[in-house]
Amino acid sequence: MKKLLLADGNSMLFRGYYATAYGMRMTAPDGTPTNAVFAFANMLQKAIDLISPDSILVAFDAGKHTFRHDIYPEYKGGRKPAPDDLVPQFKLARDYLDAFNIRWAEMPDIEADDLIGTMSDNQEGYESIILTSDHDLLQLIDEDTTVLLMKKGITDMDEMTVSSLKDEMGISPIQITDLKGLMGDSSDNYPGIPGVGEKTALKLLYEYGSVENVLDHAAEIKGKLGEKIRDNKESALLSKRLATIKKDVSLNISAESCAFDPDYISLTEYLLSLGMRTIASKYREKAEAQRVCTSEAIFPEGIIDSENAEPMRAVGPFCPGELLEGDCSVFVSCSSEPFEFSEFKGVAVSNGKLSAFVKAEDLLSDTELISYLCSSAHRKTGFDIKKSMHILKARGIEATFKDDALLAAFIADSGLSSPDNVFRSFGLEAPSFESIYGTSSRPRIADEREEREYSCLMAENIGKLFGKAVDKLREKNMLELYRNMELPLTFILCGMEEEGIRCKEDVLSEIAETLKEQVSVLEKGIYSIAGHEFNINSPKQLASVLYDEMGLPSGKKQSTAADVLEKLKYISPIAELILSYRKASKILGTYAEGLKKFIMPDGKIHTVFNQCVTATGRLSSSDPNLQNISVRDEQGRLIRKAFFPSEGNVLLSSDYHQIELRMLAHMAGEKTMINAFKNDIDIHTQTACDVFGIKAENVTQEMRRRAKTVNFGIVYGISDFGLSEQLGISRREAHSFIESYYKSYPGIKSYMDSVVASCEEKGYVSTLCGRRREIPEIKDKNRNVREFGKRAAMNAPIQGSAADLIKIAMINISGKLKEGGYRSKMILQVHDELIFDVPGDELEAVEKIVTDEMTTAMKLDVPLTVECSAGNNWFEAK
DNA sequence: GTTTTCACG
DNA sequence: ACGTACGTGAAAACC
Repeated sequence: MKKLLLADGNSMLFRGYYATAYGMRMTAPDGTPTNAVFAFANMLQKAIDLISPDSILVAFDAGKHTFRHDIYPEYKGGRKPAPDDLVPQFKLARDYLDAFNIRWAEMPDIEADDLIGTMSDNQEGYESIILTSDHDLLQLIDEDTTVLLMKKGITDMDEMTVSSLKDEMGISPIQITDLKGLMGDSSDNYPGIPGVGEKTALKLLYEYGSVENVLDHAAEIKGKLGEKIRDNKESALLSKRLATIKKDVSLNISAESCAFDPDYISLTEYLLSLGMRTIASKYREKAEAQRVCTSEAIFPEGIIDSENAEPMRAVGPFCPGELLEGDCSVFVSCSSEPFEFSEFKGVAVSNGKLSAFVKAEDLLSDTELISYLCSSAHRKTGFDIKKSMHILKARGIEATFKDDALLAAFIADSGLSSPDNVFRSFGLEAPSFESIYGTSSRPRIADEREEREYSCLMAENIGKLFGKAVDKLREKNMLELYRNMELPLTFILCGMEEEGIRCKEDVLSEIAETLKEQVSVLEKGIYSIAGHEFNINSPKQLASVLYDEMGLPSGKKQSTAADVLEKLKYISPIAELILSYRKASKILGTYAEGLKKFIMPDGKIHTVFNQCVTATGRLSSSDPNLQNISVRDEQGRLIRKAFFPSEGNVLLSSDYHQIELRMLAHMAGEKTMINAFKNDIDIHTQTACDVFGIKAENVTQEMRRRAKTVNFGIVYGISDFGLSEQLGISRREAHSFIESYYKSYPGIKSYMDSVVASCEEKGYVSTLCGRRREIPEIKDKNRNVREFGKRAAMNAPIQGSAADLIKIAMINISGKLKEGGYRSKMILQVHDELIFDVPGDELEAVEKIVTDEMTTAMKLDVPLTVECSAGNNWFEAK
């Protein structure tokens, strides 16, 4: 069971104040007294050390008129006001908690006791520990609730349970209210029964059990005591009511949302600002450790119902200065079309209480906002920060961000289809950019107010989204993945995109000319066989020509896909022509011509590496996609000659060898396969030996090819049908291949079975770094969908862990290059391959760094090998 | 906007 | 009886 610490803020401050007021005079540099906060901090830390809570909520009293005043106007009457030098410390204590990132709560006209009572009673899966000096709260004790009762001093506390209460006072928790009903409470100013103090009250309770029973038997109680009781029945019942803590305040705080996630950095800074050097130094080590990887910038919580609290939205062209003093979420407003800088509308900033929007045309005049955006002293949470940094950079603003709400949300749930739906799937209403500004083809004029409201709302949403995403990440144990892998990687990718890769247009044009000729020759050939002209690019027209007009055999579906044509080429030469035509026109359209559009004025192509697309954890590349530049096709491969290094540099390419198979061998713990890798044996030949039961020297090329296909198939979550299609063999044969594969590698079989079983149970699979892929399909009622789910479950951990691996390598390489002051730049990633732009004199050193970091990025049971190659263009570097 | 095809890992 | 390898993005056709 998790532990929820509920601290009674007011009681702690009063106790802290009186325990230290006479002994020490402590003040902050500005003269504000701090003794109570000092004591408060010590008490809280002591409690934290004592019980190691999972969640913490500190409750404060707020407002003067509680429901108890309604039933008893004199409630807490005649109380002396809080001492002058305590009053300012109520605020300091809240600031202290904010700095610590501990949640606190107060509600108008509700006492802290009732907040605590409600919290302690309604948290499934949590036991509550209440920190207070107020004996009243002992009534909340039960099997799931204990009270840490502060004794004399500030760090002396007793853990009270049902049995220790019985031992010390001889009563049960619920009798605390009866006790108070009988004896009253002088500090809260209600009487109970006059003349009855603790001793008498306990004696009565010991005999009668409750106030009601005492009153029922009042007649039999003799003497002056009996008389007093009989005269003050009403008072006793009222006092009991006043002492009874409510457990049903309408309070919408979950224990999860109070998860204890200390921010030692800001805590230390805050303590120093109060001049509490000694306590601050106690946290120094923890703060240093956190400085490397911390990243939360959640809104200050603690205002009850902060979700529905409407922040103020500033008007006027510039950002108010008070917003630029702390942490903010930042919305860089821009159309979703990539690199349409002209669609940049402005920047909105919000801290959850106040928001502001500065239009693009005013931005450069708002120097305070600009220096805020560029300062690394403040935590700024953005949404798609890589894009935001590009947009601002294009305007000369080198903005810094500490967090990315989109990235956090996506990592928390990679099932999120597109960035547009992210807010909605986290329960936030967010209008689309297009609904305000229209599309580029149908623009819409947004008035200033509309623009401001929208942008501020988005900034506010970004803050909320990030908070929710972090909660989810924490719950799934994925905070580290986000902080230490994905977030650092964003900045690296940002640099890679900005750097870009040089591309020569004339090389592309040359290739295009050759291809155009080929295409037109092939067209003519196809038309002459078909007997007429038609659009070969139209699968519909093509199918009609092939199957209806020419009568070629087809399956039920008249497919014109390559694998089908591959079979038809033995029947009609048109199939081969079509395949050649398709190949040539693909290279022409997508690469030779298509890439030209992306060459920018600097002579480079700047691809976008998307971190929030794939279900497995891989990157994807777009605008243009540089991860699918032809390489298998000899002619297509020439496209790579257009990609050049910088002046005087070479392109260095470094790729992992059979990374997914190695990952599979490691994750499955398959001994035979691991040994093959350890001994550097050709894995496909080895597989052929194992599957066909022969010696290595007897393995033919064809057998090796088949074994290789099976190995790939295994990684994809093999099916006999798929394998038979791929190898052009019968399903029977394919089936027996798979059988003997599993027999040879029982570790693989049992691993795959266990992955599927665990996915069926949990609904998701995980990579080595804890990245998750939810696979709801695995429980689908449709068998095909379910089978797909199983294959995805088998593939995702392998593909995803390989993605984890190269991401780690990228981070480490980037660090080494920076550290060593190298001019070399990492510029591309192609799943198992990294491309660098390297000055000739750095080649040797960088090749070593890259190889070392790639091979040691993870410690696996199989060795990792990489192959490096350098050249004057991408074609040569391969 | 969706479908088909094909480029990559 | 059915329809199947895993993960992407771009171009073109088609509706």
